[in-house]
Amino acid sequence: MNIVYSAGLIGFLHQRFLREFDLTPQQFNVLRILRGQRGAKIGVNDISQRMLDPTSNASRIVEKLRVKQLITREICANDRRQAHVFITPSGLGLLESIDEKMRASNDLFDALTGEEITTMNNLLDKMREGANFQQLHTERNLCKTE
Amino acid sequence: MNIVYSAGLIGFLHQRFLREFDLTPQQFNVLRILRGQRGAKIGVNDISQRMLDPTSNASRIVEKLRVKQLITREICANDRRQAHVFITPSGLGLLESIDEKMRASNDLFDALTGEEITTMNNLLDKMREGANFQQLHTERNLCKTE
DNA sequence: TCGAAATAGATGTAGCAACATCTATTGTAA
DNA sequence: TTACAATAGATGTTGCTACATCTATTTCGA
Repeated sequence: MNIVYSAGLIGFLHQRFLREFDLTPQQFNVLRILRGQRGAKIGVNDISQRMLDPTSNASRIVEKLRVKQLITREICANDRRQAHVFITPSGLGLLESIDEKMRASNDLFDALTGEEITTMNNLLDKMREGANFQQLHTERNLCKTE
Repeated sequence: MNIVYSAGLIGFLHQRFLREFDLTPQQFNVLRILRGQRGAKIGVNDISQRMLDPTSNASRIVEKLRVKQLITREICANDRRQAHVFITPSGLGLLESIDEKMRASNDLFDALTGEEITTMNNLLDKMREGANFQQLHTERNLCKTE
């Protein structure tokens, strides 16, 4: 249970942290996925499958970000079902300022030494890799943003 | 970011796991807080302050659990503002079957050795203790359920 | 005693997440 | 070609969360 509560705490702090930037964690996630594309085209479904919950609605998140002009969305000419999504300079700028604020204030990790953080990262990686993700309907690319 | 995404994954799996029991993570949290009381009386506000987001609405969660007959709720005779909340045998039974299912299937931790789990727990404790919780409006009892 | 402050909890509201379903377009085989 | 399946994404719906505000009761000081 310890890890579940810690996870809840981290998620809560993350959400509060992002509020200042008017982003939900999911919107932030999508923005980071798009930045990770480095200009390569990606469709809404591809985004969806890289998110935590692949059954969630990426298209509404994309629309929210588009209204904020953080991304653009272009109907693909070859296949008019598809829509390619790209991050805008404005979106990249927002991510950059978020990164900056994060570096300035990782409250949570001040308590840990660099070595401990490395250890934690390794354990988390091992845990995720070993986890049974059948229930997620996706085997790869989970949470990968770049 | 690794820990943020891991936290998201854990929260997601936790929520999916609890769905089978028709509980949200917050409802589960409240139930566990009540079990931890071992019969001692506790008010709605006390419950609220032990939850992750103390500004959240414990009273609605309590009401949901009451309708499911997992808890009872009595207006305090001495101070009619207060309502004391207790877990019912039915609620205890539900928690017990959840515990059982959890023991049977900790998918996430199968990948880690016992020693690694201990290490992770220690690191998480250290992290939480050192974290800056001013923003949480509460200093103690965070996430403590028993 | 009486009225303001404090306290306990309930409720109003907005937005988001999760799930299912729907439409539009494309692929494919008879 | 023409149905039918498959795919990409949009939308309907429900419930929960987060935040603010509201009511009821009690406390406390003038």
